Amino acid sequence: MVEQDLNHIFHALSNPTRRAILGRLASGETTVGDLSQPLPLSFAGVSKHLGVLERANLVTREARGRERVCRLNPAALRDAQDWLEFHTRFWTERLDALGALVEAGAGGADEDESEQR
Amino acid sequence: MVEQDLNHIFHALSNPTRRAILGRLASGETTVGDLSQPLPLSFAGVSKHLGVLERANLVTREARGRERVCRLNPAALRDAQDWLEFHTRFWTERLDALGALVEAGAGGADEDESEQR
DNA sequence: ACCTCATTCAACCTAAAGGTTGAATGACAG
DNA sequence: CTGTCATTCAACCTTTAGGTTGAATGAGGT
Repeated sequence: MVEQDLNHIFHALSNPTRRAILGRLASGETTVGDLSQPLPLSFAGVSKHLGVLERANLVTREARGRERVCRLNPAALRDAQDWLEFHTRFWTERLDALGALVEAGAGGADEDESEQR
Repeated sequence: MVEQDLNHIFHALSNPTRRAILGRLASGETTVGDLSQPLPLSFAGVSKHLGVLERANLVTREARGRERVCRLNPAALRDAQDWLEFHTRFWTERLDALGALVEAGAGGADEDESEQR
């Protein structure tokens, strides 16, 4: 998994229509037509969104007769989740540590402002 | 936390420069100048990226003299993480259940293909 | 063969992203 | 109060997003 993948995954997730599609697909595979029925978009518009989701590897489309069956691929989602989990943890540790330092060392004064810049 | 927020957060995360900025900020607050120094971008470009991160509430900028100090706000990241965690869990359950059904019921045959459409 | 249905492709449009420059602002040093 | 430094703002440019339409493709039904 590389940077590019995260670009695509997060980009795909940044659109509410696409998140709705993902939500819909979570309860089972569907065709493009079924998918676009409740959406206020043209058929082709939905197809484009699916293209984005497919590029991000979040969804796969497979031909079945004249229909295309879309289904979720949770692996990519997990990649994004891993990135986030790592960073939230990392950040929280850092910020907690800073907070602790300030509380312990400063006691109301600001001797922690001794940054050279 | 609403849909719009997720749009902004995921959009902010979809860019590698912005992710780099976040990574940098995880090890402590910095000024815009310090931040843009290692980046192959103009100063104003970095400022714009910070605007995006700020809109997503991932970062705050505070004036200190003529500098601006940027620091992380982990809360927003957590929002994104929550969304992802919920969905990965949800999807995995769904897909595992489907998989189990297929394995249990089908045994190599495809009596699970009895979908009416 | 022919018509229909599901989907995509191609062309187009408008708006937003991501970048650049150069001027404007505003704090600080002399 | 003037010059300099850190940052933003405004204007611009090019590429991508997100949407539309209408034609093309390709499987199925008759």
